[in-house]
Amino acid sequence: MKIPTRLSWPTSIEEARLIQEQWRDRVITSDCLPEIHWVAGVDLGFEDGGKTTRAAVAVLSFPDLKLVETAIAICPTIFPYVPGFLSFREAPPILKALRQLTTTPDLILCDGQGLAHPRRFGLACHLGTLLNCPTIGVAKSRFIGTHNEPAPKRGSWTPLKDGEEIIGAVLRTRTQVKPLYVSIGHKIGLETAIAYVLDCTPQYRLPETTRLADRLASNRIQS
DNA sequence: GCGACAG
DNA sequence: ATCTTGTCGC
Repeated sequence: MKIPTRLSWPTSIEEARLIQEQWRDRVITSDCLPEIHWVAGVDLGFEDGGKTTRAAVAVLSFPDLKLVETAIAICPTIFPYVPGFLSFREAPPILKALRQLTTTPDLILCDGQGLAHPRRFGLACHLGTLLNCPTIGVAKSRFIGTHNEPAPKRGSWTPLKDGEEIIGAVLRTRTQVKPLYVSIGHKIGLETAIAYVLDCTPQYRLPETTRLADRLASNRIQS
């Protein structure tokens, strides 16, 4: 996987917005995936009251979901959390962690939105286009859009819409449990994305990839 | 003007 | 995201 090194990173929200508007057209919203053997989950944790960012990646085999490799990167936090601009805070540490991998993931599940974003360029889209790798946005809560409640059974989903446009899916990954917000990141269609999220979520509300990365990012190694 | 707002 | 214990419900 080619991971960009010399990216010009914005220092203001205004610059960041221009980059989103300039890059949004590069997002590929249909299936353009290889055979999937390795699936990665990425997540962040913060230390020192937010001054330090800890990025973690977990690579699992697919479809058996066995842990294959992990990587962690620690860096000073460079960008504040501003709704709509999450990727400018999270992408640099994630790229640094990905650089340490020996394995090349075929698909990355991101902790946040993809197309379900005000300018259709959430974290998953940004990472996917930077890496030229298929990505899916898997968020634990709604950011934008409206939807009906999906049926209580695992696998049920309803469209997440912004006006008449379908920007994602509200997916029940566990029966009777609060659903997840799934959206296209890059090089994958929504229905395919939903199928992979379900395949990666055999037991808990969150995908195994996310759970593993989350644990590493927050420095909790056991359980 | 007011409320909402991924992590 | 993070600060934090026990507790209610399936």
